[in-house]
Amino acid sequence: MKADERRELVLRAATQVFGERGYVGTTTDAVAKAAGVSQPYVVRIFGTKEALFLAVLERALERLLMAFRTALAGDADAVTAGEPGESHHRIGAAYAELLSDRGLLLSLMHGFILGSDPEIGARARAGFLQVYRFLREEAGMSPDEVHSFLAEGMLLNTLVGLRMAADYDRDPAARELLDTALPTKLDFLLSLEP
Amino acid sequence: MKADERRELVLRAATQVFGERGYVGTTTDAVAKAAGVSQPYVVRIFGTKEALFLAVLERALERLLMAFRTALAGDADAVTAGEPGESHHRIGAAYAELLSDRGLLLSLMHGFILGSDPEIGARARAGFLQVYRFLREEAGMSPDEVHSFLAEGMLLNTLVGLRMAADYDRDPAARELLDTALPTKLDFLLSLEP
DNA sequence: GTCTATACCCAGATAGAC
DNA sequence: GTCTATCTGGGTATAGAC
Repeated sequence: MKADERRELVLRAATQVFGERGYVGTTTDAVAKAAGVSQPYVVRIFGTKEALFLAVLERALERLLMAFRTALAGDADAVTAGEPGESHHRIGAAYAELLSDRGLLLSLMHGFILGSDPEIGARARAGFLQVYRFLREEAGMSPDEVHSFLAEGMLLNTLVGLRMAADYDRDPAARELLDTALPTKLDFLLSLEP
Repeated sequence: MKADERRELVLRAATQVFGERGYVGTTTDAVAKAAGVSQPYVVRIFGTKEALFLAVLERALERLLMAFRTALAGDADAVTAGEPGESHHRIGAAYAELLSDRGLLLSLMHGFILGSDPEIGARARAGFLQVYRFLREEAGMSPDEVHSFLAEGMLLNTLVGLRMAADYDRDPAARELLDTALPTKLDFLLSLEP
């Protein structure tokens, strides 16, 4: 297998593991096992564990923005065709779609709360602002709309991180909360639980 | 010094460090140094690092609910006195107040995204639902109101975790975002940055 | 391009003195 | 109650073979 393919393979595996256990909690060995390669080889490809995590963040942000752009483009088509959908509905749906890659959003989330780390924090802040600017400038949302959208997103991320769906039919409060927060996409989210 | 005082002292220090570096990223030695005691003594008091973190979560949730209850009580007084304030405004203000203890909210946040951990995840979910029930039952919010309140809270936590305020006067997007998300309390938040 | 073997360090926990 | 000294495990990174 070529270097680029292996790299992408490892990045995919790393995204899952980092999302599950966080930056520090993840061992390069766990990533290696998930990718089916040896631990030293993971290090060899990326240099250090930190560089690997930064690459994961990079890729996650690319994918996030890509998904939003696609949703936005589909929206333009819909508008042209005289259909009702508005930008932020489409983009919101795109975000819900991303929940399927739990590792992607959770890896980002783990990066977000490590703001005091010199390298990771800097990249995480820049990434968050990149998303902010996209929503403001390309998606044309107002500051208040972006604010609500991001708040909604952070709650969804947190609920996914909490594995709240595991309590869906064990606790009425969990059920009510999830029903309110995820009017659609709920059955899908529940299907992710073990 | 008595055991209880030391315990509280260490818990306070631990809350700060866990909030900064997360559960796995925190060493018991860093906590010990922050508390001014020896590393083995920290372990001695709580048994294990995990037990220490669980105690930090416990204490953080207690304080959070305490702050909400106090706000709610003040609200009842205000209502009696014929003043305008509504429950969720007061409670929202109480939450903003809590931002002063960055470690408290961030330790909770770190717990929230470790939902897959058997012990920590279980406690974090239970704690989150405890807050949910308080807002529904004691504060009398509707499901939608709780949902919005929690979304807002998760965004604030994330912005604090990101140290977004550090970019306030370096990046117009950061400024706009913080101005929107924190109409009040902003100067205070900024004063926390190094 | 990928592995095995291993060096080295660091962190959590224990033993035991004061 | 609190410390110093230390054992032990596990994790990143390197060396070097194939």
